[in-house]
Amino acid sequence: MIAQHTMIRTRFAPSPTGYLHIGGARTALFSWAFARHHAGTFILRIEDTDLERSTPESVDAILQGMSWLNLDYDEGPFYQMQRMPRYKEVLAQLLASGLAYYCYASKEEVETMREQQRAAGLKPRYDGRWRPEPGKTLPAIPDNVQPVVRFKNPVEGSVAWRDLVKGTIEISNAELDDLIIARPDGTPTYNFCVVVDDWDMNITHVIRGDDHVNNTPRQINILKALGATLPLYGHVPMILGADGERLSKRHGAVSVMQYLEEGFLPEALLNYLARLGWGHGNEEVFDMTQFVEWFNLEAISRSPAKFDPEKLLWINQQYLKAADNERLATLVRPFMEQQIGPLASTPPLAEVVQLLKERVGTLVELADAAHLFYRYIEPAAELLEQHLTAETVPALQQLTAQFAQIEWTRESIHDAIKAAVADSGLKMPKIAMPLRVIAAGVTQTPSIDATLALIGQDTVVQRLQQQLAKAVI
RNA sequence: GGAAGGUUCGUCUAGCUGGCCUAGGACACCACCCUUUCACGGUGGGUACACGGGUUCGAAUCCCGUACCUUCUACCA
Repeated sequence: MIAQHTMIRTRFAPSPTGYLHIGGARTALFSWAFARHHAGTFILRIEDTDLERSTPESVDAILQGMSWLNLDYDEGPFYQMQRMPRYKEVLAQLLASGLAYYCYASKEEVETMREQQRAAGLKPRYDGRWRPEPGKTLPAIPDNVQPVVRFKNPVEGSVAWRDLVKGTIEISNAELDDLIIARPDGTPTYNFCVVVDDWDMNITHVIRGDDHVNNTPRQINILKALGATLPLYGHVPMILGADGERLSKRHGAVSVMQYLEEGFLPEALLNYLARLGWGHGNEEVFDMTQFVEWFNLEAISRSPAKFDPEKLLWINQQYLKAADNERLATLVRPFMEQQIGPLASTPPLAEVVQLLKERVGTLVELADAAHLFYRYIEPAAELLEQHLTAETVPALQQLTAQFAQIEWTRESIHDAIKAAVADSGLKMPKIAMPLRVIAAGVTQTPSIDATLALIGQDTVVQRLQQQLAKAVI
């Protein structure tokens, strides 16, 4: 139990080396939900100390992703590059107190050392050649070598913590070596920045991917050396692709924003992500308010989950069906206009959406299905040939005459078609299919009366007259 | 190679303080129903406790071993 008087503070700390991906988004979601559940504070921190790979574009992409998903943060974004003076201050402190030391071994030297260890079947680790010990003589400091700074990790014992997701984890200090906390140019490395940040920002719960499990004992050791209060840790398993390997570009969409482009609703993605590796009884479809209420770290699965695009699609469909027509119209419009240009004002897009939203899985599909209401799809010759026959054309001609006269509502269209069916003695599909083909250009539409009603009386009658006149029987 | 974690239907999972489990739900799949096409919806169906030992009257649930999976093993984060 967490003492309730302690204000809970969590953070999401991505490195800006690309878009916000699915795995990161889920970690962010869990961290966010935990903070919200406890009425705590959620912090966004950009870990941009890798100058080689960090880009401003990636920062924007991450911010955009968070915003689209509605994962709001209370503090930040903080940028590690802006906290350099603070890191250097702590670094100097560690150096001065003998808890860290300079290492003059070159990159190449360390690499050959590791090679030898590997060849000998040993675990590759820094051998401590520059680590000061009482009574030990250090090598002569070479000229022209800028040293790195290494943390003096404890040699004996082990580090253990009660992981909020995985239970107690214990790692022997023998597994850890003296990690580099500052590069030759003086810039601090990841594990050090994280420690200083989590400490300074009073993070109470570190919720992150379980690829960080092995960093945790190192960070705990540094935190202890600094005399800091330790946060609690919870490591959530990775998301795997269908083939069981870590989710990557090969598996299709991994960028959160790509789901926006593919016509997914943010709440659907969130719902899916929440269910991936976490469950609350048999609940499948729930909103974020509900999720926040239910969320707990203990229920997170300890094993990695595979990403299933099919189920995401299904959830998206559930949200589409339930979504407000006007909102959906606003969301789907750009998809349509990108394809067919500005939309006419009739039929009202919201009404078209109302008719179609239960039949599609994404906004892209919705847009595709809605196109026929705004531009004529010329029926293919084979379709006309197939559906305009000696037995159907007379009935259709009569129906067209009816259509020209009736009040243009779904009900009266329905009645007129029913009458045509009765008069001609034909089966309903014999009438309905040619109507679809002529009026919509396709064989798959919602119920024919509703479809015709939205296409409009003049348009429908005109198309019928035109095609029936051309029909060769 | 070493370390850490994991292993319930094809997938996500419920269950894991042992008996209510001849293992539940959802996606996907198949069949049927509905039907004005395609969908939606409804009903039904098949498929899972990795393997081997133990503890116990009784194990998916506890213990041990084996196999397999994932992650980490950077002057990346």
